[in-house]
Amino acid sequence: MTIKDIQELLEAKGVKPSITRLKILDYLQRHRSHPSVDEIYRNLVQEIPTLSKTTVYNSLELFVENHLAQVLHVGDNENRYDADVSSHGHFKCLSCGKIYDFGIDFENIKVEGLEGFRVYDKSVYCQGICPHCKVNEKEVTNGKYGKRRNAYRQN
Amino acid sequence: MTIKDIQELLEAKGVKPSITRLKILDYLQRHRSHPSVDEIYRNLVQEIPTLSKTTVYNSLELFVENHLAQVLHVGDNENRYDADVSSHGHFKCLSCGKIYDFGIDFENIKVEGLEGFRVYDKSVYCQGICPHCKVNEKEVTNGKYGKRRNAYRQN
DNA sequence: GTTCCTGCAAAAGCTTTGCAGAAGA
DNA sequence: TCTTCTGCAAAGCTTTTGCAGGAAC
Repeated sequence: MTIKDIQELLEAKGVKPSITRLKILDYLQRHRSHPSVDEIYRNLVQEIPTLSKTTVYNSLELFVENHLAQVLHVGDNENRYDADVSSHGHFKCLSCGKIYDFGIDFENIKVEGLEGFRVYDKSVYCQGICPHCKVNEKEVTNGKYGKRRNAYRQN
Repeated sequence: MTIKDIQELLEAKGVKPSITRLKILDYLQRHRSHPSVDEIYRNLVQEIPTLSKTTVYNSLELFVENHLAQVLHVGDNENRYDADVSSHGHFKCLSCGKIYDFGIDFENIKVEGLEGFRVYDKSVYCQGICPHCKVNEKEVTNGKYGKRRNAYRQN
């Protein structure tokens, strides 16, 4: 996708294509690793020295509102952004932390108890171990588990 | 579920049933509104004046590790907890903010691209408008939308 | 006595807000 | 000029960490 395409995409969604927004959306399009605000900022500030995080926040919020991106809540207390707004699921590897996309047939998910609800969007999120980490497997190195509190051992 | 049941549940999962943990798990069992740490704290501190938020965090973490509760990331930059660890989906109403449970047939969700992955858990999350808010409908009052930035209007 | 639990205070980290200057039409 | 965009600094919140006193066994 060229810069010209990004510009047209922004305009098509009613978002003014400032250079900052162009660059942020371009970054999102090129880096499908579901970057955080901080990652986007750290990379783009090298090219746009006056960039501020506030602007990154503002732009991403605008993108989400206008369906140019979606926000993921993957439980690191940090939002992740994805320029792919089509329906797909996300998988987080508990070992390496990487987030993978996967295809999913949303239409055929059978749901019970949402009668009368207006559903705007559905998302599916999985956790586990990715094939790469399975190979090098020793143990889950994620510091989030077994950190401070120990389970009670009955005797 | 009586306190005695809660105690046995904790012991069965290898978690020492201290009075604090009992009360926190009891609260979670009784309030299926997916409370936040702060909500749990504010309610229980009235009964246990010396309670600290740290302890609430610690206990909930212990519960999650030992499958006594699950943590939800519903995008308020705040963790929510659910004592129902069975497979079910969550729906957030964008108008009132309430989170609803719904049934879902996880086994039959067709997924493509997770071959070779070890999947520990799947979750489904939807957003929209609940029946109650649909009735009183005017507009989505959620302050998160249209807050600070305006979309570009082409002329 | 040893281990585990609890909690205060402080730190850390992400996100939002206020306000003002800059840019664009 | 008027509106919109940008960004610094500060504030707001949730969560984590260090450390120590206390409870349990």
